[in-house]
Amino acid sequence: MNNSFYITTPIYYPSGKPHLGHAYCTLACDALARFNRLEGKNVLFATGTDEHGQKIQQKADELKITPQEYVDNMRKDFKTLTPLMNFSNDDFISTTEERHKKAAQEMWKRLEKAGYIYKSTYSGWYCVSDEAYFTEEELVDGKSPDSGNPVEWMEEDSYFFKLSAFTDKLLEFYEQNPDFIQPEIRRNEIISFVKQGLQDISISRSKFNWGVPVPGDEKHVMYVWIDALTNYLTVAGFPEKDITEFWPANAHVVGKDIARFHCIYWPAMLIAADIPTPKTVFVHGHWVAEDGRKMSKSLGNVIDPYEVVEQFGQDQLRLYLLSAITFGGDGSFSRDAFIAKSNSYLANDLGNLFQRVLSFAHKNFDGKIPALGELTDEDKAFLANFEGLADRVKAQMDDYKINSAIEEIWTCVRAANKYMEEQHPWTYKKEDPAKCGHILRVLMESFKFLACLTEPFIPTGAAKLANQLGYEKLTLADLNELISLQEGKEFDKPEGVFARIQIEEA
RNA sequence: GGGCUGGUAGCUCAGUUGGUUAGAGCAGGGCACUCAUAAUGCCUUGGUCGUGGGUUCAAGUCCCUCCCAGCCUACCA
Repeated sequence: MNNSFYITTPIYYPSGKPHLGHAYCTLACDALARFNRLEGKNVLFATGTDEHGQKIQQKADELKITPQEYVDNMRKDFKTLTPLMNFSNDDFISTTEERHKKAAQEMWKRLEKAGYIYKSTYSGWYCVSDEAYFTEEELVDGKSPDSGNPVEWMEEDSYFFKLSAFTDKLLEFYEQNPDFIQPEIRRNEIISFVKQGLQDISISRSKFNWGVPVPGDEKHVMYVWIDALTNYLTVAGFPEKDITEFWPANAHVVGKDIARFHCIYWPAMLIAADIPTPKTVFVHGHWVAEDGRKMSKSLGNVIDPYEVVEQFGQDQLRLYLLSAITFGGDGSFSRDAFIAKSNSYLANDLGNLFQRVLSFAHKNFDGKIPALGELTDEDKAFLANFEGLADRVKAQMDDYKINSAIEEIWTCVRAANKYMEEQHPWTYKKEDPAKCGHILRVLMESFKFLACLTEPFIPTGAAKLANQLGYEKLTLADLNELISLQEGKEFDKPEGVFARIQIEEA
């Protein structure tokens, strides 16, 4: 079996600053990528920017700079998401890179050779001010539905991809690969859409030139589809290298707004080019504001990830986004719920657990890991929670149930607090220090499971927790031995890892 | 118009192929404890499972009606 795992975010269109939606999508991929690394897999996790197109060219023109200068600048903003959120992406692809131009052109050639590309004319009602085409049905009183400005019938030479040839092939493909589109609701939507029959899509433009040139016809540049979607192959090494190490990708994680392109166009193109299809396109939902409305500047209800991280912390934001909603569904960002979750899960449950045990042990056992006595039935029952934890978390993660995975872990966090309470080691501090130490030691052994398995979700804090136990870095392999700490080994005096968020400010 | 989701305790949600007194977290109330970040543990309040029918020995869990919310219905990622 292949021991690699390849996961991607969409490549983001850098016509504005990155926002919560970008951060969220990459975050979900990051958690999945990190978990697979813990398993010891060879992971490739990629994100990037989609830098071609008329809009970019137009923005650059307005600023009187070249499109390349414009995207070079905008790309920097998107790259700041990685340190902000502590993302672990292995690659950051830009469509203006040379390696990508080669890949996109190779993709084009293969489609052309296979007979799925033809030249014709693209026509429709074009609104000059909107720079967009509309269909007959979309027009309002014969004018642009967006701006109300007049439209004119335009025709332009364009290359087309024979998507229409794939209606039945795709339906069969979905049938044979039930996990290709997740979750179920998106799968249903896509299938019912395809059942209506597919039309060919226009894949080149000649009105602007900021794009990958069409092989053999320099008057045309590729329109978004082939250019953008092929990025996933570029990262895997196409067409230069043997791509089989990471291709087919395990998952493309995308927002529901771009589900169709990934669930229909992309597999059709791959089938046409005789390239294996990715295993899964996972479609996630969107975050709306607390009032249930879309976040927008004019409503003033935008949640800015940069501000949240600065004010409350990176792990806090990560945990909230990953655990507050079912992965795949929509969510509303509630400030109160965010604070409640951060305090309850991080400060009270997990952070305080480590602090109460480790500071107690440090103070009373000379800063050394205390000795373990005979395991009692209670000890065994307690530790049994942790023995199967990695498998339970894995089962949820493999099924893209990120929030359920987190719940599995917190069930054990609560069990540890409960064990501490029931064993009340403080009562043995004087009369029976060995028993006191034994109890703390049992807890410390359980901690390595927690420090390890929380890492995909709250990497910064989890690393600190691991350090407190004396580990540089933990992987699932470190969890094979239930008892593995070294008696007598010194450990640092612990410091609180997750601070409580005070609720004074209104 | 057609299609897809969902409507379960104050809040956010779990509820496998229908089967004992419907669960969790948070919030609320009471108690306990002191190792800890006024943290933790225990107990507890709270639900006619959207509506009205039906199938069944048995339905939150299947079928039908209706109400409510959201989403999809192509080339502006």
